[in-house]
Amino acid sequence: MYSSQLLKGTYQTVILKLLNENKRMYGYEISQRVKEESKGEIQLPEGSLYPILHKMTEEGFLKMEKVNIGRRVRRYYSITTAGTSEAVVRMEELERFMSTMKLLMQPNTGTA
Amino acid sequence: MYSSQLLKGTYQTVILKLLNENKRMYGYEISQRVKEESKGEIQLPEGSLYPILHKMTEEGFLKMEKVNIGRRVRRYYSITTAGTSEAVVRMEELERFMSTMKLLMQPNTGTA
DNA sequence: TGCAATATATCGCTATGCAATGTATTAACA
DNA sequence: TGTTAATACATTGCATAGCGATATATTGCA
Repeated sequence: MYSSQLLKGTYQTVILKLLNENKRMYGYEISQRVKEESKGEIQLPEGSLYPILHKMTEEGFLKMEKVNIGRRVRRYYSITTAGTSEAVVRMEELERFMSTMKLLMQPNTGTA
Repeated sequence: MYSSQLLKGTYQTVILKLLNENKRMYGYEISQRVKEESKGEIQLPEGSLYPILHKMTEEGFLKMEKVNIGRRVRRYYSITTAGTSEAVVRMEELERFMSTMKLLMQPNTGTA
């Protein structure tokens, strides 16, 4: 796991990306997928995950529907039209950001 | 410029990296270098820069010396032994982080 | 029965960034 | 000479984001 400060601002992008590629997912499922796809490097804690899902739903990027699974109510999230646009913007921004950071991290002794 | 949330946690790494490669630099110089090397994409605001320099000096990663330039007192920062170790750790962490994010950002429809 | 996994939720604390604002020196230029 | 811009450092106070801790309930399995 990373010093966590690095993750800031990436969670929303990751979630939007996942929901952009999957019809619907529920919170726990998202956290498991992130863990899986990141090979255990990123574990989205509940204290972060659920507030983000609520917030992005409020903002209109996601929509939620309750589905009864046995006696349990599962909350499925899916992406909205606005969410799809946002996903694209965020992913592009993240790519650009990573290019810039790569540039900055290049060894550079005495070039100036 | 990026949504700023992405930058969180990277400033310290960037500063440590610069000071690891240069004997000494002063605040303004650092901000200009970051702007230059990032091709204008990252502009370290003073409100972020100076508090970070002070903090990292307190923590023992940097040391500061005042130098008189004409009537002006310039504050030069250089990296300590602890700072060099920290720089390595931080840079490695950033690299790992970027690999993981790259992995997560790969298109992935219906693989599962 | 009891434990682990599944599933969601919230409170309160911490870390970080940064706009705004202030001060002072130095250089350029009209 | 007066003014503007660049250089150089600093601090206050607000906003954002993450997340550990904690709580609750269901489900599956040994």
